[in-house]
Amino acid sequence: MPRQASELSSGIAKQLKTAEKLCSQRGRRLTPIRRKVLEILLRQQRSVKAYELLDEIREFQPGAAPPTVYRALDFLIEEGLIHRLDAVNAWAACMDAAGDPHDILVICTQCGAVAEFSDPELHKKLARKVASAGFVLEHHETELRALCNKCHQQRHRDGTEAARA
Amino acid sequence: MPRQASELSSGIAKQLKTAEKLCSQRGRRLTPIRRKVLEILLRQQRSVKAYELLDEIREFQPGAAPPTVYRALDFLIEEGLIHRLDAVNAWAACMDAAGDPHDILVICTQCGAVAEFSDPELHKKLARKVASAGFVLEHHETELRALCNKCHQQRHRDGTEAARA
DNA sequence: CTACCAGGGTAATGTTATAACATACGGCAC
DNA sequence: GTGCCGTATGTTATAACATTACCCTGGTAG
Repeated sequence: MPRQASELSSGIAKQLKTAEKLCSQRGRRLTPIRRKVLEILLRQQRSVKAYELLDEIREFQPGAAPPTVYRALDFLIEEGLIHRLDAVNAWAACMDAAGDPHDILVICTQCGAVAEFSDPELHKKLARKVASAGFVLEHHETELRALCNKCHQQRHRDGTEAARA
Repeated sequence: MPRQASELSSGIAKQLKTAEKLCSQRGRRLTPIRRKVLEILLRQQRSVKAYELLDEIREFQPGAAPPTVYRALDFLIEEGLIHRLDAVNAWAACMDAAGDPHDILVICTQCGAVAEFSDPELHKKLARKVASAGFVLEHHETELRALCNKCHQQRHRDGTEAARA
């Protein structure tokens, strides 16, 4: 276990405990594979691609194949423990699985960082907009593609460098 | 040419003409392949998958391969003539390429129907939300996954039928 | 003329996701 | 304990979506 991460690790331990409690309350099993996938996502604190996850769980479970990962991800989605990010074809832990459901997710398309929000007011505005077009919003988080400040500054630097060159 | 579609077809003819004008103004060429891909998307009036497009243009250009389609799509995106819908991995014509840029797209995840909006007010609200998380919104349409009324009603029917069974 | 370059053909490969079938394992009725 | 059942996982193959790399052609600027 990384030594500098005591605070972080205990946070993850707590989140895993919460996840286990939520599952058992619902009569569902957080098996070792499912738990491991959730743990990786909690540790990364960003969105991760399915095949990256596959590489990581193979260190723990050498026989793992694509369905191993996808089945675990499907389970975790059903339990509301992770988000599936359609906008970037990736997956991220829900950092607050026991709290209110999130309705807006902001994703850095560069580094995968994710911010989660509950904003019923804004969500309602979006739903009305959708309704005005004769549609019904899916029960699904609204995903916003963005750049985190770090990646944004980096891109700006690269841009000015490119312009100078 | 379908006989019932005279009004529609003339609309498409007009849109193609506009597209050609926009391209030539910018010194870019709307080649036959690019034009055909745009025409298919204009006709469908919904989001279409890349390999569906590939099947369709093969009737017109039997040698077409995946890069044929993707190159045409990239060109049309650069010219603002179509939208790339990350939320469903598909592509749709912009029905108003000469007008204001759209900032919100609503997509039926069932049938692919698309509605396009310009709503600077709502867009600004989203941008502020994103900024409050320390992110910068990408210059990119915000995509909202939804069901059109038709698909929504159909799903509801299916649901009640399943419940009866 | 020739050197360039945009557009496109072709093959191979990378990436994401699922189908289909086989096996393991725990709980429970008997 | 034995047999059965349901859940979870293993295994193989493939579908579906997207990109890379390389080359060829025809038009045109110098």
